[in-house]
Order: sequence, then C-alpha cells, then structure tokens
Amino acid sequence: MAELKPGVNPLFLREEELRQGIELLFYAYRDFTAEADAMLADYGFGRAHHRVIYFVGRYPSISVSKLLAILQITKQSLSRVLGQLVRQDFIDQRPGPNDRRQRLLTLTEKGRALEARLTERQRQMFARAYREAGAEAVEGFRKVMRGLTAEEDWRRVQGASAPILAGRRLGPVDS
Amino acid sequence: MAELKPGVNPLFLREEELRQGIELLFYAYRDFTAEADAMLADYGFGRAHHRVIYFVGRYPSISVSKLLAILQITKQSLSRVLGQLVRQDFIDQRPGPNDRRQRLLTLTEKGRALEARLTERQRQMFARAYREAGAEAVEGFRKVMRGLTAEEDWRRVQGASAPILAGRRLGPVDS
DNA sequence: GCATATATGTCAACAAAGCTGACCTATGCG
DNA sequence: CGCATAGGTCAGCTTTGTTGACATATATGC
Repeated sequence: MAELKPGVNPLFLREEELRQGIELLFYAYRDFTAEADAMLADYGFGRAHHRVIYFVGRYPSISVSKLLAILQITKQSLSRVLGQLVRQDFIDQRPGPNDRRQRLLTLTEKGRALEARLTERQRQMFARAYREAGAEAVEGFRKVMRGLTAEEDWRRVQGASAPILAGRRLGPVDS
Repeated sequence: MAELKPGVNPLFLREEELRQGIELLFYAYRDFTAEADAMLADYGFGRAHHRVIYFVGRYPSISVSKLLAILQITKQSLSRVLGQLVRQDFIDQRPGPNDRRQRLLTLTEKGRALEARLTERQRQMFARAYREAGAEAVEGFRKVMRGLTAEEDWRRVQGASAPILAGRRLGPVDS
C-alpha cells in the first residue's frame, strides 16, 4: 500500500529539472536580446550587427577568420553586416602588420559609442541577476554554463580581459 | 609607490565578469540549438518548428494565444509553422471544450516521437552540465537564470510539471 | 437578441540573416 | 614558381520574423 504513493519519483524530478533548464535558457536568451534589438532598429541594424560590434569591441584587432570562428556563420553572411559597419564608419579595417592578407578589425570612436550603449543594458541585466543571486550562485551559474559551452569557447571567454575598459587585451584571442 | 600597482581593480573585475556572462549565454545558446537544427533539417523543418513542438509537448491542450505568449512572435509567423505541423500530422487541433473558439493543440503520436528525439540531446547536454557542476552549482545556476528571466516566464517554468512523462499536467499553464 | 469583443485564420508584401556555389585578388611560403 | 591561405564578391535561395488588412466563429454583456 505504501508503494502506491511514493513520495518523489527521482526520474520524474530529473526530467522536470532538465526541461526547466532548457526553458530558462530559451526565455533568458529571448529577453536578453530583445532590448538591444530595439535600439539597433534605430540605426537600421539587426542582431547580427550587434554581435559583430560586440566581439570586435571585445577583441580589438581581431582578424576576420577569428571573428568567423566565434560567430560560426559563413563569410558571406558576415560580409553583409561587416561591410555596412565599415562603410558607415563603425569599424575600422587595416592590414595585419605581420600578415598583410589580414584585415584586422577595430571599433572606431563611433563604434565604441554604439557598443557601449548596446551592451550597457545587457551588463545591467547581468549585474542585477548576479547581485540578486549572490556570489556563490554566480559561481554555480558559471560552472553550469561551462558544461554547456564548447571547451574552446570557454577558454576564449576565460582568456579575454576587458579590452575596452583596459585599452588593450591581456590574453591571446587564439583559436 | 604601493598605490601604483593595486592588486585588483574591483570595477575592472566587475566589467569582466559581466561580459563573461553575456558571452557564455551567447555561446551556450548557439551550441545548444545547433544540433537540433541539424536533425530538423531532415524533416524540412527549422528551429521555429522545434519551439512549437517543444511547448505543445510541454503544455498539452495549450491554446494558440498561450503559445503565442510564450514564443512572443506574431500569429502570422506561428501560423506558417503550426500549419505545416498540423497538416503533416505532428500536432492535433481540437476545439476547446468550454470555449469553442479555441483550437487546443496537442502532439500526435508522431509528434511525440519527434519531440522526444529532438529534446533528448538537449536534455543530455543539461544532464551532463548539471552532473559535472554538482547540485549546489545547479541551484546557483537557477538563481541567476531567474534574475535574467521575466517573472511571468519564471512562474510558468516553475508551475509546469513534466506532462509528457506524467501523461498530464499538474499545474495551470496560465498567463 | 443585438452589439461588441475575443480567438483564430489568412492573404500579401517585405526584411533580416542565415545558406550554397562559383569565382576573384593579394599575399605568404616552401 | 606554384600552391595555400586570408579575404572579398556576385547571385540566388530559405527560414523566420514583421506589418497591415480582412474574415469567421463564438462568447458575453446589456
């Protein structure tokens, strides 16, 4: 008789827990991008432009191929948005000092201003979430996110060091 | 002299920490969706179809307007993919028992099979990340994600109870 | 019972951002 | 010299979002 109403089914809980993770990722990403999208529309830009601006800001003097490796889109797709950003003077291109085939990308003053505006709100969202959750929860968040992220990407995130604030990068962009 | 090399700049760390959060969300979402996208291509479906299948599976007998509230797209956008799924017998429509204007949506057997295939890999990804991170980290992850998620969506995630496994929902779908 | 609101569907046109395939230039390197 | 690599470009297609206009069936309040 006692078997008829077992307290908790661990398999059931597990399934539920995993589904909640999936959904939280969906909702968080959906809301996280929505506000910046609205700002971008004022410039005639879209989410793709934001990603380019963000990562060029993050890794000044990044090469096109490294940017492609981060975004994981084709160069034709990148070309469309990158071309607009360069022509409208948000991003500056210059030949690589060692390998002159490269076109190293850096934000212009105008680009940095837009990047700051766009990312500010997203930083605020994380700042609030981190503050409300507490330092220990943030550590847990990072641990879980690490498991969800390809090792290569995790290393890149770890290796980078706020170039926009510091004025220069401290670690290699690598792979 | 000691002031020239201060150990750690708390503002700098904070900026870096927040940027890492932003990037982890980007990378995780990018990789999380990539595999299911590839499977969907076999059916001639895209990510939008997956989202519909997922949430109809999650909330059997969901109304069209509630699905729209979750996805936050226009009914014209939903109509395109939902129509395909209904015509190809992945989703079943039936009038609401109380309000006959409604078209309540439920997965067919075929739909459940596809949903299981698609979501299985994503569950595995979370299962691995949770296992590697540990129970405490998972709690932290959920706390941070809660801060990134609109209150309404958080409540919906909390309220739901694995209908696919249990065969029926235990909580209201509500708003 | 009539008027209005709501749930849903549909047509048309458009835009953003991916994709493939083909081809080109400039430069590096053995 | 010859091949590989970094990058760009043209053309065409797909998915998935948008707006706007309009149609139908049903619910609901007075």
